[in-house]
Amino acid sequence: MNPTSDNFFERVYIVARKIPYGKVTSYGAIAKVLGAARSARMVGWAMNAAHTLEDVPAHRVVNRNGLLTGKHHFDGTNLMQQLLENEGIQVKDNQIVDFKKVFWQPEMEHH
DNA sequence: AAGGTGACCGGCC
DNA sequence: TGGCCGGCCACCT
Repeated sequence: MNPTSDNFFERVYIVARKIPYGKVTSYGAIAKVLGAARSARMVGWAMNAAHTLEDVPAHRVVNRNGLLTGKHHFDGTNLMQQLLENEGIQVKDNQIVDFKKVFWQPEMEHH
């Protein structure tokens, strides 16, 4: 963790921790709710850095099409998929089945 | 110290 | 259907 990334990363983690069990969201959706719609790549980078943090469910973040684009960053070949399936989320060909139904829309922080 | 590289996305053709 | 581009920005040569 370095001083420049801390703030944004921490805000990413706050949102990510809210993703309900059995649901998923996207990098872009997190970026958007943080007011940085064009910084989805940074959300991906934040997930990468979050790997050591147990309380951030990085496996529940996929790309805009429900594709498991981050799977290679988990230990083993299929850990991300297995974690999702453990929550009742079906995955076929690296793709979330019924993506719209299990998609969780991050909410605006209002205050 | 400059340039390449992404766990991305929307627009465009 | 599929590919390319520009924007984004921290990291790594």
